[in-house]
Amino acid sequence: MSSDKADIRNDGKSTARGKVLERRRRILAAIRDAAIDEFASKGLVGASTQAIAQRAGLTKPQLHYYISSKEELYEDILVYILDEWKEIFISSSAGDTPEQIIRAYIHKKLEYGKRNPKASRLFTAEITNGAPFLSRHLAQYQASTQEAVALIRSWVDQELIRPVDPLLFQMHIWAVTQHYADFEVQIKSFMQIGENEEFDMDHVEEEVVTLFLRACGLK
Amino acid sequence: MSSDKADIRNDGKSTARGKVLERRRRILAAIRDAAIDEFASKGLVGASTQAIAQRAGLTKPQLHYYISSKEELYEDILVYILDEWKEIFISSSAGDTPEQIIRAYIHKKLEYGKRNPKASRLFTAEITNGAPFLSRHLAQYQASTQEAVALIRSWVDQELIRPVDPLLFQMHIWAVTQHYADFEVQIKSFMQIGENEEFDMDHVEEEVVTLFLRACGLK
DNA sequence: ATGTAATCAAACCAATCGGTCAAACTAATT
DNA sequence: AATTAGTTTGACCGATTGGTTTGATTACAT
Repeated sequence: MSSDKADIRNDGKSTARGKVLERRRRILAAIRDAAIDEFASKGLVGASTQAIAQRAGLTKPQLHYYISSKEELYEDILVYILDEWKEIFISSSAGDTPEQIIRAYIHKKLEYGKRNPKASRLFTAEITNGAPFLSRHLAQYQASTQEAVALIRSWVDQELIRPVDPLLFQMHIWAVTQHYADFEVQIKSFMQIGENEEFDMDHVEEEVVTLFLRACGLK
Repeated sequence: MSSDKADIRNDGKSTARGKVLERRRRILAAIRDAAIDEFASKGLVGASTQAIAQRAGLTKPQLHYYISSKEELYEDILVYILDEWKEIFISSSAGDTPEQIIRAYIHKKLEYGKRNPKASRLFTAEITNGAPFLSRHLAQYQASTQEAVALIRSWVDQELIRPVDPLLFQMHIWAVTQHYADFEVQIKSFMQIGENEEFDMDHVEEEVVTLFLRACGLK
């Protein structure tokens, strides 16, 4: 595996140095992917560095050459996920009308959960455990949240939508969309869908959109 | 501790036998409570029988005298929680009108989450991990689910509410209410509420009720 | 070719894990 | 008082954990 010598863009440094850095970058990415898998399915305590190393195609001492400790790797990954999420918030850049913005938010959130179920569940696990590692970083969240709150409040003030509690409204969308990423097993059980079948995500999205549009009088 | 000799209802057996059984019952309950705490905060793999024993006021060999293995204890607890939940489903016994029934369901679900946050999170953790231990028991769920689906569908057919997908509608209520039990940390961060402050649960309940009543045209 | 710095792996460490066992202890029955 | 059944304990087991060490190996610049 990985014996292909893909050509590497020279990033200003010498080609040799570039190769070294590129290699290091790839290894760190492999470690991150492996760790997300392992942490998501076993939890922080249950995950073993041995298993993470193996998944990443490394030996244990080799892994510890690149990371300093299991806890630090765990926290790094959580922050990495949190960073990705800051771009999915309700924001006026997603369209002009409240309906467009709400539709876009729901779509982006469902899309992320579908594409990154492991990361999604890892985040949920950390939060339900009281966010012992993430609590320090959650403050970053608040900026995006407050922005969204202000936006929704302005809709209410302009009477573009029926009155809702902006914070809770946003949180409820978050809850429902997150649910589809985290509770796949329960959902399939509810829907009586087999292990390898998929449920109709387009229908789900339309139903979720309808729920929240009706809730603010847009449908 | 526990040196109080509480009088025990004679359950048909001799008083001595009754005391022995009562004692055993108390110990098993203590183990269950301790295990819910430990499993909820550390997960199945992370939890140690040592710690469970200590929380229950027992030694480790003493704990193993009452239970057979960690895994079995874990599964027993999950089934115990699942049993409690089967009574919280949407059901026509909760009132006459759709509005009354929906209000009652939301109220019961929020109430349970508030009173049993640990159990609630333990269930969520198991489900997000793919329900390796609970999947066999999830079938019991389906009966209650199908009952609720039939009820909601009848509302739609009678044109008592606007058309909704009965299964998804029910699941969305589940998702939002469950969210308040599981994501307390995130919610408090969103709301900028301190560690020991509480958020206004009455306001939350009213907002959740409004969300779903509007969604089916009842408000 | 040679020296140097980065990278790797076998063996190893103390600590903890779930679980067991035989011996001791307690309490009800005879 | 003697017997018995039920309960508790300290010591212990093999397995696994996160992490280290030491010495070999590699890749690069000169």
